[in-house]
Amino acid sequence: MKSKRLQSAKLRSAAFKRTRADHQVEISEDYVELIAELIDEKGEARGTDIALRLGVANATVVNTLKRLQNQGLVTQEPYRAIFLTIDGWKMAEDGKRKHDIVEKFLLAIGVPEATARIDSEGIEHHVSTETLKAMARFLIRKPIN
Amino acid sequence: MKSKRLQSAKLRSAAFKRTRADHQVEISEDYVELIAELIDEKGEARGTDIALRLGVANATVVNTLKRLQNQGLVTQEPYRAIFLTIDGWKMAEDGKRKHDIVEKFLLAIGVPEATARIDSEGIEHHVSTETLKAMARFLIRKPIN
DNA sequence: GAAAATGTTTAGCATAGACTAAACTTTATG
DNA sequence: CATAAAGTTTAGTCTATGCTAAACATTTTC
Repeated sequence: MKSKRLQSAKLRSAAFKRTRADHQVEISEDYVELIAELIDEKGEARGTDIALRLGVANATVVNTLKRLQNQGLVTQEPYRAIFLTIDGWKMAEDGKRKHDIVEKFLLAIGVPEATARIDSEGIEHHVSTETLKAMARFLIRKPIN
Repeated sequence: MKSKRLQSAKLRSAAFKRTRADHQVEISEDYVELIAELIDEKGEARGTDIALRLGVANATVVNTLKRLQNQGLVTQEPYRAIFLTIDGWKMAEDGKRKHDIVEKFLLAIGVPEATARIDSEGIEHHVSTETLKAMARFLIRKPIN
């Protein structure tokens, strides 16, 4: 019991650090996934659409896109549409894959559809590869449809 | 298919807003849970211990505790130990309950112990009551030990 | 093709969380 | 009990994200 406590204490610091650092990664992932969706749906991603869908101001989108550009996830020219780099596409696809597995998994264990969609958005960013694998295994054994 | 897309677009804005707002709530919950643990373990919670376990500077703890005090979650006197208010205890217990269910659930679907502990820290803050219920139901049907 | 509408960017500001360094208070030790 | 060690707080700074208002660019419309 005591050793588990100590171990838990050690892990907590790491987990908390991850919480803080992950927040930016989460936002990057959300933006990149949305940009990929917009390109899919409309053929291009514009700042206004991002602002609209994310419920933030245009200026915020401009700021965040600058960061994403510095991180090598998107490319853009002034007053032009936004494109994803190879890395950006990778991140978007990875996110979508995670998202799909988590959402299907939640549905499979009996979470209502609307809730599954909302919760999977939040959980998506916090599941490790191992947990994702476990969820995928579960889905194979007990497929949803 | 298209209606699902539209629905998803509408939900996204809400989910994203939640992501931003939740980040502060997450930190509050992490602090409050840790304070409860420290009181349990050592009889009292001191700033240094919080800083140490969370891996942040003392000054950060002071700042955050001010916010928690304004939110009515903790009480403190200068140079004295930190106490939780009724609301603080409620939040701590709620968090622990969530955490336990999520962790046990991850173990039950085959996630390795260390990973379950880490992932449950992250996921804990993003599961709705409904998802938690679904996890609890699953555990009842298929208990861990 | 000029004026209006739409979209994008810049500028300036606010808040939260983090940090270091220095000051101050409490506790422990010789 | 005075001084050293440990713990706590304050002050000042940084970065990230958000906002509004205003300037600027592009597109549409008449």
